[in-house]
Amino acid sequence: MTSVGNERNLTIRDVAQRAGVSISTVSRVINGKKVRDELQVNVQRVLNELNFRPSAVARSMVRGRTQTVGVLVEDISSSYYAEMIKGIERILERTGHHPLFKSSHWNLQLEEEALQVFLDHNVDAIVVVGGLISEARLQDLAARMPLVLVGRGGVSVDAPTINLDQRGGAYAATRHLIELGHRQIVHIGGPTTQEDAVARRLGYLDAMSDHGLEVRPDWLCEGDFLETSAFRATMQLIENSTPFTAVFAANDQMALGVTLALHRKGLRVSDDVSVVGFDDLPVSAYVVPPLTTIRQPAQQVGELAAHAAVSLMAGEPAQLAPLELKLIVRESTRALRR
Amino acid sequence: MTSVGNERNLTIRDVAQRAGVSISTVSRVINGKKVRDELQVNVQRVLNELNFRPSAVARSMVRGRTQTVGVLVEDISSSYYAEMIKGIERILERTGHHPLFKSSHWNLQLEEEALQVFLDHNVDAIVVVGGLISEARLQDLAARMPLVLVGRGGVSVDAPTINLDQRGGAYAATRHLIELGHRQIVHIGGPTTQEDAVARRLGYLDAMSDHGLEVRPDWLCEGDFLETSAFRATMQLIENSTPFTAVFAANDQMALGVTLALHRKGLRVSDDVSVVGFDDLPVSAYVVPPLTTIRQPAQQVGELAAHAAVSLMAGEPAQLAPLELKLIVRESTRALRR
DNA sequence: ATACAAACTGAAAACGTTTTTTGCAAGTGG
DNA sequence: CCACTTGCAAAAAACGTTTTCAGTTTGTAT
Repeated sequence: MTSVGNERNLTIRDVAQRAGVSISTVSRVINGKKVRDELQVNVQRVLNELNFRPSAVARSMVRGRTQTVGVLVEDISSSYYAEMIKGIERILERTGHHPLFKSSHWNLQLEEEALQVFLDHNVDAIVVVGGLISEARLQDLAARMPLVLVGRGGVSVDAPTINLDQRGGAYAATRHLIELGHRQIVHIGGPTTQEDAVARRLGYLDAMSDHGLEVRPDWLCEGDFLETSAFRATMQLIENSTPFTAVFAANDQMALGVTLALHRKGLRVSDDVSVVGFDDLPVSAYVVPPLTTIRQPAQQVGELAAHAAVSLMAGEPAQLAPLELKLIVRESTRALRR
Repeated sequence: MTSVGNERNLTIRDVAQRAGVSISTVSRVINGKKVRDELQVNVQRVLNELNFRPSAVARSMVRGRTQTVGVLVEDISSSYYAEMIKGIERILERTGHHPLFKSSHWNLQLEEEALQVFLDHNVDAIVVVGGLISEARLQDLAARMPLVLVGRGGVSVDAPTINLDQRGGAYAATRHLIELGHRQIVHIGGPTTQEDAVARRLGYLDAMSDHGLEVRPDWLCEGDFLETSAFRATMQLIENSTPFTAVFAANDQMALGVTLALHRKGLRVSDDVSVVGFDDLPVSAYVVPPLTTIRQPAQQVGELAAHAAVSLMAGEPAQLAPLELKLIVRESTRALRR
């Protein structure tokens, strides 16, 4: 039985000795460069026997590249980012790169530290998803190494940027409700510090005003993208007897909060109040009733970002296929009964 | 305005030159070792001016340690693992270690490759969560470096292992239903290749037999831990007119699938059929009706695993506080009306 | 056979640190 | 005043590779 893995920190030198050649030759065999056939097979045999694997660290040292890509997101464990990460994993796996994930938890300092870690570890490229890092800092970074930006709509940084039309998506969500006959539509938004959240609110306002609908101030609520905040906001709304027949929540998690609040107050989703979310989390198709929402192709975003990073690392320009948001109509919305 | 980050691949040598000292002295200052005060401040000044940060790669090379921990899970983007990862992140962040996450997607070969990557990159410790890797291989690994196992109930490997009593949890879930008066209880299990899935099924069977209840063969369904499989199974059950008043699903995702199927068939959860899940995902408290489930303290598991890894790296024995599963009663279960 | 190119191998340098060793100056005890 | 520590900084070795450079062998054409 051959034990798997390098026995105990073998080096290329051990291999060389055992094969009776120089370390250069071993290196060449490992890297598939031309070597006399006889030596080639001999060294290869020893390589297999010892189950030798060259140290990635030493390699990185001399090559100046590490085959790693730093990926900075707000929160690895949040469904939306998790989906994106899946896409990134899938692509990088193929190209032999290794993603290094860090969460910044909506905290600028943590974000900066994570970037520093990436730099210290000499990653070959960085993918920044959202976040609070300043434009100047990003520009600085982009000038020095491959950088891909995701969901940073406004910035004018010299780096490939992947953006989805959040405002348009929100517009479509709101219009859907309007077309169903709703006039009294509440919007529960995300934190105004987040770009996406404000874009979605703008989309909501656009749609309302385009259709000649007045927006009552108390229809504009601010949440934090988590269920509880939307739950509370909705409870308030009902307790204040604010009139509304539909809710557009800025993400699916908050839409769930809304749904639960309605349930608690004895109202039924879609029969009494229509609800639209945003994101299309994997779970959204399975809640009761299945949630009408705007699908963000999170995995594809991740794949696209990874592809862009790979291109950049290869010295090629990144080409970005445009990605679309799409309204997914399920059962949480229905025509207003009158 | 000082630009952030190393200008362009500065080395310790540049610092030394600019400060008029040897590189050894710079190294000592960086590492906080004793140096004449005058030099210390001088070097420190240059260090700040240049915004110098030593190369982690070079450091790893010579120190033989990388400050990284390999973490192998089935699927980063699956809620349960994502929660665990959050716990791991939190702890390792404090100790200055960096987690390197890999997903194996329930595939032995990918799993082996991920381990190989960890080894190649010379991680200081490895955390293996679940998975199919053979016991022998794990033992091999444990002998060579700090290894922490999570959710590998059966193995007798010389490494700290964190396990939750899956069988007991399933027993509690089932007993809860029985105590509510249910007699006809369906179990939708996970894939039998997974340890946790079989343990949960055993717990269900234990509880049934302990209470003198016969289990009809068609009450034992096998799913794949995803919503759809449970949805299909439940639809089948109803279409076959299999009698049941309650369902114990082996995880929350499948419980959602069950719920949706019931909804589709015009049955209402808790009024007509009680449903219990397993995991207590963040979302489970917010679905309608909120799901009764067995809480797995995923974040705590992650924290515990990380702590264990840190101890091991420090050469100390890991101490494992036992973690408990807990029945969380919400609104998806209620006493059988008769 | 001889000169020269081609093909390949081994020695050595390099990557950027930390750590060990060496060297020097100042301090201390007799 | 000498021998001997002590304290500290510089020089050098080491980490495990890849790559450059020089040297050796082999082959080929004259």
